[in-house]
Amino acid sequence: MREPCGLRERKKARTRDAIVAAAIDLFETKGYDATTIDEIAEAAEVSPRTFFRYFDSKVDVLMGRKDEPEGDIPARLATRPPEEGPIEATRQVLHQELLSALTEDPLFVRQVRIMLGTPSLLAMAREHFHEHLDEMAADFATRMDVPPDDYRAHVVASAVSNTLWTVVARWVADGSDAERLVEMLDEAFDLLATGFDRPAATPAPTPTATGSA
Amino acid sequence: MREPCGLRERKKARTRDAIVAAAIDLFETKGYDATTIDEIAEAAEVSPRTFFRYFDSKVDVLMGRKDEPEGDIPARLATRPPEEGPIEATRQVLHQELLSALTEDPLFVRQVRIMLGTPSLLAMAREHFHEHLDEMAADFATRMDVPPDDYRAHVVASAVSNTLWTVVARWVADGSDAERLVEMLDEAFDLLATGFDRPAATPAPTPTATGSA
DNA sequence: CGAGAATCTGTCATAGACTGACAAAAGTCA
DNA sequence: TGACTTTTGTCAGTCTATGACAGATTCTCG
Repeated sequence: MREPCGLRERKKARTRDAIVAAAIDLFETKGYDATTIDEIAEAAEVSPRTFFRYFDSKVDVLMGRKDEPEGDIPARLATRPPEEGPIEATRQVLHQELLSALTEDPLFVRQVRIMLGTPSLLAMAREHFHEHLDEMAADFATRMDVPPDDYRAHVVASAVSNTLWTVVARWVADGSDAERLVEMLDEAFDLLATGFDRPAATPAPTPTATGSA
Repeated sequence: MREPCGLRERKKARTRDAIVAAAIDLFETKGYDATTIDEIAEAAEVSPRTFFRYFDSKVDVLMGRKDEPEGDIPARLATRPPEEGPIEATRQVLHQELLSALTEDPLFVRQVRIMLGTPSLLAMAREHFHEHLDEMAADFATRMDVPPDDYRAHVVASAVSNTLWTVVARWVADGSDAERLVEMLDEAFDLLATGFDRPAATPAPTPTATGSA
């Protein structure tokens, strides 16, 4: 599958890699905002116009990678037994192999680190994680026994997606190891599964203390 | 409170209002992306340079309003009894008066409608709802009995914030009335409070397949 | 009222992101 | 080698956004 047969193909792949490498390097040394496309192009030894033939925009160098593991989540969800709740199914999918793929990707952590250090990128990063929200919501709807397009399925899907991003962001910021990521994700998903208001949830506000912890 | 004493103040307010009105009108008629700042400036009868003296960017005309009700949430949370769980406390805050303020603002629905129709704005809209996340998380941490900066408090806060946005977006898209918004929000918050992996109502957390490896 | 300070505005010039058009260069194939 | 396709660079242009300067307006105080 990774067989760029012709000379042309190989050259294209090399150019693309050169642009990404040059961009990430520059982003890390002088910051994302302070890095211009002209500089990236010069460092990659292509013309600025060529940059836009490979990427639609500057953020695409960071977030436009097609090989990212999160994209598989909806497809993998379909393989889980329908009796599993949305949270448990997602947890199992992540455990299967996505988490390891994430932590083993050497570029991933560098990307997230750049995003965390660039306010203007945070919104887009979050949205990036939300890309397959509709597919996830469709899967969740059946697990929750609600109509296919019910807004509650969307609520759950966006909460799950958001949790994933929040946890990963914190994990990268902390610089913890792979085991810790699994641990944090499990704890967070436990919260999602069992609810945020441990004692209450009753219409009559019976403020039982938080003592259940 | 709304006393623009000096002539200068009033003129500034008028200019600002003119820019917002012209922008919203243009966004609705020809779309956000297709509307240039030059056009907004011309319609508002100011120079393009002046536009940037009132707003930092084009999106600021839509999302940079300082009088938006959501900003009060963290402050209002502080007034809720600490025994209330994060979800119940937020629900009460919203019920108090924020929801009515939201539905009664004539510009709000138009703004959200423009955002929903402009993909490039969706990410920013979401982020806009996330603006006071850290404050919310700090409040939630005490209610959850975890350290002040625990990532789990952030997970809950972002889930709540995200739920609010998801529900409001769906509500605007559906064109429902104010009662329906309260109803949807209550249902969604019930989900958050009791957990996502509960098919019907299982108070005792019976970990279905949590026999994880 | 009038002078001076502070503020607001328009014009000009500029940087950076991004796009279309066209021609030169390189790869492909007969 | 020569026709054909793809990739690339150059050029010109639009749009967003910002800094600098000068003129006009408003405010303040004597």
